Amino acid sequence: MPDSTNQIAPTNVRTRFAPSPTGLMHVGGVRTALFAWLVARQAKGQFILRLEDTDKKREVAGSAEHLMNSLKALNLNYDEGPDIGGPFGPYRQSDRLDIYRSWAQRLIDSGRAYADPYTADELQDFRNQAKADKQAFLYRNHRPQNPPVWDGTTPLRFKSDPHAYAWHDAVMGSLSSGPEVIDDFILIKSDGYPTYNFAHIVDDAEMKITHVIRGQEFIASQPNYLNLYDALGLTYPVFATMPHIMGESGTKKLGKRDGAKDVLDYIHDGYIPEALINFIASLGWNDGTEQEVFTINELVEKFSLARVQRSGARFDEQRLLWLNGQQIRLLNIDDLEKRVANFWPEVAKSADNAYRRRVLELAQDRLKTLADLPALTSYFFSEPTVNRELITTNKQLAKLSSEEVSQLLGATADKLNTLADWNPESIQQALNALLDQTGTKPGILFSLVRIATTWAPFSPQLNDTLALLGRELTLSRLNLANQQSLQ
RNA sequence: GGUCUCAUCGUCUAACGGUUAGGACACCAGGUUUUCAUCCUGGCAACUCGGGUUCGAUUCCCGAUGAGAUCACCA
Repeated sequence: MPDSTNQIAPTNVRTRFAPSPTGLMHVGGVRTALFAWLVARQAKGQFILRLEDTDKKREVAGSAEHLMNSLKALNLNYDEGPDIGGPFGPYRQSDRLDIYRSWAQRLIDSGRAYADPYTADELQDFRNQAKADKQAFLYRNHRPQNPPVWDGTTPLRFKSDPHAYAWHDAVMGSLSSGPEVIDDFILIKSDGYPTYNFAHIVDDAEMKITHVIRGQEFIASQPNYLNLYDALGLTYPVFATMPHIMGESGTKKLGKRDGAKDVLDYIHDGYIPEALINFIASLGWNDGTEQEVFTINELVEKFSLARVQRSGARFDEQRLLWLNGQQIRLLNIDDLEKRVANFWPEVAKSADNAYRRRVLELAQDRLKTLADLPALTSYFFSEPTVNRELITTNKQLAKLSSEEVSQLLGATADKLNTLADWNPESIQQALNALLDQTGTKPGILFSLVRIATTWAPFSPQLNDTLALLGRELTLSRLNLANQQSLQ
């Protein structure tokens, strides 16, 4: 059994992401792109984007742009691609028809390709017959004796040379198959466009791709590809097969039908690229340590195809949310400030920059997504709506009578009013003193003060919040809450 | 149905013949003389089953079961 001994150790690593523009980019596609990108960046090689738009019927307008925007939004920058060109272009398969034609001609000349003489109906009859005989359908069993000269109006088929293959896959390990899976597949369709099966091999060779990283759906076709590599006298690239990412139900390959959001949706919802990438990378990969949170650079440094999981993994949105919070906390404040530009609540847009920045510093620890910003900060910029349910449904505060609430708020206002300095330390001291003075538990007093000054379900540390809010606003809100508590 | 692949807590995973089977998310309970969705501590929770090989199997082999992929003029 031939092994993949003609597989070479690549010197200049070149990987590609080769999607077909037939829909939105979702996490499954992102992972394939990410891993190819990581392999290229780790080896200081090139990452190439190639659009496989050979099926004009299924093509969706705008999806090529969406694909490119998604990669850019995730900072998976490519070195060569349809919009930026490169030394091996064009990078759109529909612009490369002449190239496929000339490679096809080589196969015709060497007797390894022939015109398909059958009609669709005839072909269907062969299939039906095979099914009736309980046998797998193989086109090569019907290979015509004297095929007509190929004139480009009928499909061009590969004349296969079936035999068993064993090959190595960087993720899956040793793989093998028998000759029965190898068949005379179509190289060029009757519309003149090449099939994926043909075009990707031609392009990978022309573009000097060293690592073919793709989804599990291609593993069954791999022996056919090997047969074509052999017929073309090509050396094999490194193959790496990624298992699928499953939807939440865990039973199906993740797709649009599972309500899978595309990447740009996640970005719009306040997820940051670092989190998305960390999450997707760790969905089926780990470095063998107990590290969970990785920076992009750490990923580039530590990634290895050999450690990619061989079985499919489910998409767990809660883990992504957690990771997003972790990654947000890792950002320095200048960086965070740029990223939240479009997430500020309306009332914050006209606020003083320095003040807004200090609000952001406080909020950073609590953000799980950037979209949480308004809920977490709007009371810094405008008077919050009083919502007494926050008090009456609070399990600590519910026990207090309205008189007690009023007394506590009044005492707090009086105490804070006497402060000479208005800063987090002095405020904390004052509040602590107030605990002794009123004989109140921290959980009650601080909850009450927090709610009365923010009317938000959650907020940053109390003393920091009040310090930033300022004496005037703090006191006016305490007084307002006090009045309302007695109504 | 044929072919290929996979199989550890609910989920993502570590382990590469000997471990109280580790970590993380989620969940639960405490803590941080300051609330909370941050942070800290603790708890719950897994080797699909049956045969081998071995002094010893989650780990190696075989089988069963389950799951996924694929059998297009789609990629």
